[in-house]
Amino acid sequence: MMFRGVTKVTLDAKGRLAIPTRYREKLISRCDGQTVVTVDRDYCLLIYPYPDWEEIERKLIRLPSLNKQARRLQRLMVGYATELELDGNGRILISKELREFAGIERHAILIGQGKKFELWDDQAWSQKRDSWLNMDDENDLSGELDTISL
Amino acid sequence: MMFRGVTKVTLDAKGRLAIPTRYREKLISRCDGQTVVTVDRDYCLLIYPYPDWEEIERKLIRLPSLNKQARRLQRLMVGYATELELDGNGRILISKELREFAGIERHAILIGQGKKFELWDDQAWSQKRDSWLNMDDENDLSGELDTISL
DNA sequence: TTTTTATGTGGGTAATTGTGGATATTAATG
DNA sequence: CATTAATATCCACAATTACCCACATAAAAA
Repeated sequence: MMFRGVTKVTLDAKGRLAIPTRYREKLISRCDGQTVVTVDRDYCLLIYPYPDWEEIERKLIRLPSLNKQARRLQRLMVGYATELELDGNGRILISKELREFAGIERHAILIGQGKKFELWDDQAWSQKRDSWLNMDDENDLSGELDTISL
Repeated sequence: MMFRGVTKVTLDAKGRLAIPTRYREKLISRCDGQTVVTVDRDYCLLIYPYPDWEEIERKLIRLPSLNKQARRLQRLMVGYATELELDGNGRILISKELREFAGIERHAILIGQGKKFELWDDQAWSQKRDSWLNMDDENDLSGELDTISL
């Protein structure tokens, strides 16, 4: 079971996000609509089905707490992690703190990424996306990447 | 089984693309008309039979998620990947998000590329094509490329 | 040519989904 | 404890989409 696809979404005045219906059944069967939303280093939000989040959290906690980078990751991801449940209309209410972190006001982009979703402010997304596309990758093609034929 | 050939196609007002009939049987026998459409770095769309896409996706997901370049590829390709099924008239409905990405409005070019198709805005295509033809490649022929005899 | 078949193209309509607001319930504060 | 604010739950309308059908055009056959 994989989440895929890009959807333009709008948050309403209360900060509610309607999950596109094609994902709802999956979310309900997987975790009864229980999700965890947290932040990403790239200033977007991550939306996990609860069980998948638990696994991530376990991995994060297990990291050596003396390592500064690990510490930072823990603080961000565990710190911001918020349990959210789908309401009767298939929406989740994204808190102000999370919205502010990702700079999301009204128009946002929801992106399926396998086990999780990413939620971006729409402007931030198209900017990032174009900067990635225009990047010259030829130099840092490394390891497994250059063996993939698309 | 290989897809080949260039076809001028038109999307209707709703964004539906009629797959040329010579490909339909292949698509139906291979994947019961189930396809996945995603984006390419050159601002065109890629259309895969579902099973062929799954293989690509598996490779993508397995890439290390701390690698920035891998992350970028995942975001773009898995992110935009959209499952689409042929309708009763042999058409697929290309979402607004995908059409906008590739700048496709009405006139497009469908190109068979082995296991997949590419779909270009017709203007973008002829421009790209001509720029490739006029490119002077002699300097950066590298790696396996200079051993191929066409 | 005329007829028949196949394919491409465009809508109409019913059902679904997105969006906003109204009401009820809980929590917070003086 | 009363009053206000914040949150959750529910309902209704608006917009969109999926599905189906009809026509037009082109190709093939008679």
